[in-house]
Amino acid sequence: MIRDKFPKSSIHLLILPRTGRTRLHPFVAFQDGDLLASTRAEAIKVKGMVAEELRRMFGRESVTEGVRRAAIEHGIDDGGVVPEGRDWEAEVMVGVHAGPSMSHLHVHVLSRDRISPCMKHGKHYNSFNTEFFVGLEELPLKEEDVRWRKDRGGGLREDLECWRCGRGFENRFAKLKSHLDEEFEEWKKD
Amino acid sequence: MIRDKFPKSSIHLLILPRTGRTRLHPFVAFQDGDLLASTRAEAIKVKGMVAEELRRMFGRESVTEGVRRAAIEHGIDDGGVVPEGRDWEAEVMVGVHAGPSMSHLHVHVLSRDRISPCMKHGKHYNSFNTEFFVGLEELPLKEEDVRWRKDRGGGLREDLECWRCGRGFENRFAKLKSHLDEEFEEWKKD
DNA sequence: TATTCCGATAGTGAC
DNA sequence: GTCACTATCGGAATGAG
Repeated sequence: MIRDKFPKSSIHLLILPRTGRTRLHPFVAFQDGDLLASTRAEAIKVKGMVAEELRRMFGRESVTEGVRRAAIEHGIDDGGVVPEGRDWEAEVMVGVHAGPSMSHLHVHVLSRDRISPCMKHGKHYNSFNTEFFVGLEELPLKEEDVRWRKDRGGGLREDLECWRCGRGFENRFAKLKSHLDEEFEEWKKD
Repeated sequence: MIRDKFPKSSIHLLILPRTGRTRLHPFVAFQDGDLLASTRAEAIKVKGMVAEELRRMFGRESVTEGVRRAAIEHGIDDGGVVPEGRDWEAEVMVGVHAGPSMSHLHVHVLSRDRISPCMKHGKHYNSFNTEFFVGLEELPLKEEDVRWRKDRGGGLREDLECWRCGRGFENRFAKLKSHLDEEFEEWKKD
């Protein structure tokens, strides 16, 4: 597991599965059930780490975390049940690109926020927010799945759409970018 | 006569004819024979001024001027004939645009060099180096002249071509620009 | 669908 | 094709082992 050198979210890691066949397309490589199983096991761990890191980074601003923290700090007795706090794992994505450029097989593990100075154009954004991004849990792809044919990157030119509120931005990346800054502030408060 | 606020050559003046009908397209305005005649008279004067200014600015670098200057300074007697020196008027263009943007009727008077920090893109260049530029001496246009229909600026997208050596630059304005710098040095030596 | 640099292209708003 | 500003789009070079 390494940090992505050009992160596209506030947390963005890569899992590099230990296998001799790292140059295969991920859809193909993960047809190997053993590799898929071991990578999923690793992904569960990494996802947990990322969730904890998100809690550490943003928990103080989260309303849901605040309820939990208040229960702990003030010893509020609600039948002995301490609220769960925010489900940070739900904010973490794990998956591969339909047309990865790097030669080495890799799985992305990243938060949903898309806040990073390296998120510089629409293709960056769409590569994690369209069908170009395929969750590890969706592999292996069925033979007839259309995403086998997405490796030419056509979908990366789709209109931009905010992952949180669904608002459309056509091709106006700069506008999306500043909108994401606003959404980020709200997202942290969830 | 005023200086063009955004000159596209090392000398670039505008003649603003005194007429009540300054909002007409120049092709139409100069169908008025009197206006055309008086503007041509003015243009002859301005062209002469520009030529003298070019001589002052660049004459010292001109080989042709050098021959004349040598004859004068050294009193070389060539049958009493002093060489003419360079024909700077031949380096001055006088004309209008087929699709002018300014509302006020104006005639451009400028040197051929196209050397100016205000010459910033291909349309600037082509507006003086394609059929989009119509010499004052070509007016009035005959009824069937195709340039009546050039006022939509289509020709401004033509491939760029060096006015001096004819070399083509497709749409690579930056390349043309640095080439013009080189041509400028040679042109001054003529 | 690696980044980065440069430059061409496109829309806007102002004057 | 007025300018100036911003941003989008497009090609070319890049470089580790």
